[in-house]
Amino acid sequence: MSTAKKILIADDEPDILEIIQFNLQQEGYEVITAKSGDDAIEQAKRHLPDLIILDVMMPGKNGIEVCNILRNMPSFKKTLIVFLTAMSDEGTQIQGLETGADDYLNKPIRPKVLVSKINSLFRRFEKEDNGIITLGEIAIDREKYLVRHHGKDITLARKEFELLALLASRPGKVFLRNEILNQIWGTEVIVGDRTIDVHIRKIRQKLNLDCITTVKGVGYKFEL
Amino acid sequence: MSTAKKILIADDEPDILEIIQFNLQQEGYEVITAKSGDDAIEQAKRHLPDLIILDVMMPGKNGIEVCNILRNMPSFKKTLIVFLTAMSDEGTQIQGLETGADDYLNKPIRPKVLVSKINSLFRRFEKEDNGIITLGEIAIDREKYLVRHHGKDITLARKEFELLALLASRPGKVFLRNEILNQIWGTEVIVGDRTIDVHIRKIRQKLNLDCITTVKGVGYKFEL
DNA sequence: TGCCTGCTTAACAATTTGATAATATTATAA
DNA sequence: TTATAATATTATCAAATTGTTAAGCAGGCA
Repeated sequence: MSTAKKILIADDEPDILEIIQFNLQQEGYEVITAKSGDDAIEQAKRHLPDLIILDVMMPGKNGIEVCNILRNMPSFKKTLIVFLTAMSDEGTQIQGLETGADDYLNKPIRPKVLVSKINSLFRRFEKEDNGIITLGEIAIDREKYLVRHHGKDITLARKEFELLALLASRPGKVFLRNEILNQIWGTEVIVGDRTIDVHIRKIRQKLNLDCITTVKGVGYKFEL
Repeated sequence: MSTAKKILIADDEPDILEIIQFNLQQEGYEVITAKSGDDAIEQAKRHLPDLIILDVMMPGKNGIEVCNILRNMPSFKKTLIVFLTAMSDEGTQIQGLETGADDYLNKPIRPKVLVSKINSLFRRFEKEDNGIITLGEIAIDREKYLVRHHGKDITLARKEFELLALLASRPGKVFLRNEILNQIWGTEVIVGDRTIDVHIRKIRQKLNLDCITTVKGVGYKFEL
């Protein structure tokens, strides 16, 4: 059961489509493409992507029009929308943001920039909503220090909570044991090998749910 | 609804100013803009806005300085102040909370998030209209320094009252011990480790009600 | 001054947490 | 299949954190 984020790209230039698609797939995203504005709306409705990249200049409906249409549908109120624009036109930027776009990408596209911008948008998005991460029946509220599962509040100890929050911050991503140690214990502190396991166990026990998967020889990942 | 709420926005980037202005005006707010820290202070004095959005990074006086200056003027003791920060620097967040900001907005700005955050800030403070916070059977009157529980008036000492009022201002939110120290004692004063505990105990005792929860290793939160 | 009140602190008790050791279990490659 | 490495489980203990109580101290006030 993969939790990879879905990204829809709409552009009429096949080359650009391919470049973006390739780079995002490398990052582990699931990519859907569309060749026109109407196609984009079609695909969006079908796949309900997490993020949509819209070229502003497209035959038929342009990106801004597509954005307007989508934003008026309840399913896409919270979807991240990013515009692709030529460097030149400044005016469009503002117009686009007014329409409810979340960010811009300028042509020509630099793959590294593209990828890091997309990644950071997702990161921000996850933190938002008042710091609540919601995944299926589980909600992790950083501010209230609370994990809710099926409407029931579950109290985790500090380390347990931090560990769960870390894993849940990127569902599907495998966290290496070292990575976990650095993030939660810091580089100074050194703890034994079995420490992580024990915390993982406690989380599993308290949540009473198999949402943390062991990847033997590598680490752990969170997924529903 | 008598008159529209006034919001002052200070940022040196015209684009951002315009985006925010547009979105807030759409929501029916009256918007004033300022292009620098000094300008912000100027406009604030003239228009006495209900809420001020300050970019942290500005030429001349930065947002934190402006906040400090305003907070020291009686007219702006109760004004809502929100910082705009680049998502990178976490350190500034903490510094900002110490200065007396009411919330944060992260760049890049997502208009929907901006608007809903502003709305919810106003909602939160309308609840404490007349300076009274009401939560279930508990009413906290900021002006009279009075707490009423089940119709009975309870007298809390100043520090106890401030502590309760702080926690109750955001039910459910966990306040870190440091956060509490900064909000109630300020950054200058340093008090011992057990001071907070003792006050918490007295509140619990006087209210005779389990509404303050300890989150070990983290802080305290208020909930019914 | 002497009393009261509120705030802080010290000292100790109570509690919770997190790390580890010891052991069992599982997955994987030979 | 078996040997082996990696992880799961469990119990235990030290350390960290908080709760409680009482005492000290400063300021306000009659």
